[in-house]
Amino acid sequence: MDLPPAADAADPCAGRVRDREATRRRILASAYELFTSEGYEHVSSRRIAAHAGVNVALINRYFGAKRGLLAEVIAEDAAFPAVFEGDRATLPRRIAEHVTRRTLGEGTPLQRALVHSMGDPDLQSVYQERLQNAIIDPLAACLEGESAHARAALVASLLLGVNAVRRMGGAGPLTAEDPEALTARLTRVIEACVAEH
Amino acid sequence: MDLPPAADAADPCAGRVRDREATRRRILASAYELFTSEGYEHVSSRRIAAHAGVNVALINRYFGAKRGLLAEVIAEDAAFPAVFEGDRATLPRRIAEHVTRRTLGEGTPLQRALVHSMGDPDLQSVYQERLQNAIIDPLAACLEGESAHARAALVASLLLGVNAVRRMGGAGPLTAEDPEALTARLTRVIEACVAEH
DNA sequence: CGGTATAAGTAAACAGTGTTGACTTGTCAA
DNA sequence: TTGACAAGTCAACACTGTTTACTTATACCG
Repeated sequence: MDLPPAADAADPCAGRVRDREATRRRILASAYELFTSEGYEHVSSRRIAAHAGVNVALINRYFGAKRGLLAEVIAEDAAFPAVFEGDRATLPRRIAEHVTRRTLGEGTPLQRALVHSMGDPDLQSVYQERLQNAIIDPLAACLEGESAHARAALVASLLLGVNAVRRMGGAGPLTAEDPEALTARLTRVIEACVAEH
Repeated sequence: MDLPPAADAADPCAGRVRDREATRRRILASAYELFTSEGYEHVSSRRIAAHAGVNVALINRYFGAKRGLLAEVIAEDAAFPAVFEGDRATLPRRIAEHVTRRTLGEGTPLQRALVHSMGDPDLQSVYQERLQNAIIDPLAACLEGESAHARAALVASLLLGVNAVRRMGGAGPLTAEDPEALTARLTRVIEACVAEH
């Protein structure tokens, strides 16, 4: 667990050239790897720096603070899967399948990181923006009628909640059910979330 | 914000009698007040001790660790409101009203603390137990048919998610909607969660 | 080519955290 | 009155994120 640096991209040649962008990327890559595998608040700045083979102070130089590093890691991640694109009629079903896959499987590394450190007030703005851009806004764009954003936010809540419950270890009941039955139920729940009337 | 101790129950008489239980309660009361108003990880052990007019080391003596203190605070809190008791037919509506009240209002102090520090792996077991005992189990007891626990867990996810989204600042869209419309929609969503077929 | 401005990188310190072990001191029973 | 044992204290430990002043390498320009 605490093997020395082991830096992934640390070229053996001790004398590295000074390359701002390369260093930035190195830090970012290490942060991604560590945040997603162990969670934001259980990975220290110094560990990220060591893993990247870089001085601690550079994290703050390049990213302002540790929080900024997470923000960038999140921003780098691809947008929410393209479940929103496609036929409106089957949208709830597609989202439900996505959730089931996530609930039963591992989820993307980033989602793990998100739930790991959800609730940290420092990160509130980071997550808020991400939630809006990656889920609520694109989903609302798919919906017609009034209060599309409210309906989309409801779906986002469900996604987040299921993820959180799973992460908190309360997923036993959820995973116990037959996957297909769970998907079917989720589809109806999501339909209720986005229904127009 | 950082007035000195101000200890609520700190009797002026300097020489306090040594009373294990009283000291424990004092710590617990301070922890409750601070955790619920500022969140678990933003209140330090030393601050709790100072607020209680007590030595820091006593926290660990009496509660093992800071985490144990939170566990006790949570356990002390009354069970989830009695929304689960009553007519099965109106259960979804009652839950929905409860959520709306919470979403628009402040929520109980404890709920604030819960979301504040949700996701902290240290606290996983604490929250998991609480989730099971306070929401999933009692709700499942109200439901008939198969996989009652899975259906209850789904409702719990929704509750948690809505709370989390609100706490993350993404509640704008949710609160924008007419409260009554939101409650009605939530009722239908929860009905879909707990539906038997 | 040599010198220098500027940026990249470094080291050490700061104030804070949770936690621990050895210590003192009050209280109550013999 | 005197022990014993619990309650309470203190100072230290190993960490955390962050900042400051510093050194050093690079690239440009005369």
